[in-house]
Amino acid sequence: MTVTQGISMGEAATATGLSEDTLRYYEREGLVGPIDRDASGHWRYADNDVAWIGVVTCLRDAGLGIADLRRFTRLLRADGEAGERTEFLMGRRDELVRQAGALAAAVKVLDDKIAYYGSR
Amino acid sequence: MTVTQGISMGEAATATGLSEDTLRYYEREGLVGPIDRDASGHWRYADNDVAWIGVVTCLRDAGLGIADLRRFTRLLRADGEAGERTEFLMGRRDELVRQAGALAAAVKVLDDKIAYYGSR
DNA sequence: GCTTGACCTGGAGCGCGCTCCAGGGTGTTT
DNA sequence: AAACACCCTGGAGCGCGCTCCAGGTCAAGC
Repeated sequence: MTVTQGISMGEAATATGLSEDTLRYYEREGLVGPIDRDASGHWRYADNDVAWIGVVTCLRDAGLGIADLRRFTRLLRADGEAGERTEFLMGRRDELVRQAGALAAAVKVLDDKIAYYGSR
Repeated sequence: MTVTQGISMGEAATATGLSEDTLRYYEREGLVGPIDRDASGHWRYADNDVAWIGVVTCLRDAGLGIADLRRFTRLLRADGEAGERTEFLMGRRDELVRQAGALAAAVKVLDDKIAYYGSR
């Protein structure tokens, strides 16, 4: 019997909802920590790798770019300097809140148009 | 004296905050209604053109794509069929609300990280 | 008449975030 | 041993939303 831990590429793709190509891309780009390999060079995703990918995709869905996500990963995993980390996190947070404002404004525009056309 | 109405390209760029290239691109792509030209082929933006561009940039800032914006313009300016128009507007609205949810989730993630690191 | 400057057109180029593919290896099944 | 499924690497390609550029026109100022 083989003693492998974690899940395979295909299983990780299913678990995260990402494509295998995207998972590979994310590792190349440093968005996920270094992931274990088995004897033949295949990836083995541990539970916390999968969890981390969940965090990353959540932030990505909110519009963060690859460079931001890479920095996020570096600062939180490799334990960067605390000041830089907090500053970065708060900066991104502010940006998202700003984005939420833009979103609300757009919803209002659509609501206005809907109301305008709806009342005729 | 020349009798021109509206504002020039450069003035429109200043007024809207977009580059001249972007304004030209938006017209090519049909995101703004057809805009008047003067005798020598230069654009003359009327007040409502500028206002419309404001609406378009608002929606764009919320993440709508060019194809959506084109359709939006077509449906609202060229008076498309009412059913299609309302359906489209509501569909986009729903999507933006969904986006707002993703944004809120991401803000929560960042808040959690900030709290975690802040308390050490 | 000549320069200057704002503007025009058509088309190429770019950064992002994937996505696809060729060519090859490994490990289980039959 | 042959077939198959699964995975690997490196690199090219793609759609989007601009952005830049060459080459030219037109109106005003000197």
